[in-house]
Amino acid sequence: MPKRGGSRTMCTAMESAFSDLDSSSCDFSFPHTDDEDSRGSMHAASPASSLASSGNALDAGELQQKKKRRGRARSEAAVHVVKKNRRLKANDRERNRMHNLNDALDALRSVLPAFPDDTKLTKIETLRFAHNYIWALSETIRIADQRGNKARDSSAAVNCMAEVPSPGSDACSWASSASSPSYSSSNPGSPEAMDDYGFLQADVVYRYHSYPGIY
DNA sequence: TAGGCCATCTGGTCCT
DNA sequence: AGGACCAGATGGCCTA
Repeated sequence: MPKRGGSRTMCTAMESAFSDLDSSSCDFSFPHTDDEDSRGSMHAASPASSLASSGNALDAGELQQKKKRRGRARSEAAVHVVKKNRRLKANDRERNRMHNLNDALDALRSVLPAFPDDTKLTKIETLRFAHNYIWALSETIRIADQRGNKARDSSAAVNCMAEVPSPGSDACSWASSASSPSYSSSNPGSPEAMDDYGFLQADVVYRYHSYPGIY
């Protein structure tokens, strides 16, 4: 399986390089800065004040209008800042949410049977393989249960190994001793589990790869 | 260079 | 109102 691309954007890379900086410092979607806001309002204010101070005769109504406009500009700037902050917070939450999702996917990957040569499963592969794996486990359990029942009914599970050729496995005793198998508490994909249930694992992996479904 | 995968941003919608 | 969730858009990285 080819190694896949996909790495962090320049922005994120810079964020991690300067992790002490607020993420907002890497936000390019708001080129209109607070600084500009204040400057803008300053500029908006300056003509009126210069006019007033220069002694030009502005009637009271006009001044009132200018004050209103200035006030509106200020409140609009404030609303803009509030909106911007809200957006940045939402971006942050969304980022965390996606990180949690990725952590969960990593956890899922870690319990799926892995193949040494394989690179990391993609997200979609992880979900599909997990689906297949669950199906394979279910199938194996179902068949093992059937065998267990058969063995109990005949009260002679002695020939079990001949029925299930699996060198070095304890599948026979496992299948005949209980109607449902006991499972290793270890990680299903771990070497211990493979040792405990070599046959089971081989069977599961076989089914896992011969899944008849759409995937 | 095209295509696949990924991280992130964004606006909309739903829920508490 | 604020947070969670979702889907579309965008741009970067990597491989064939």
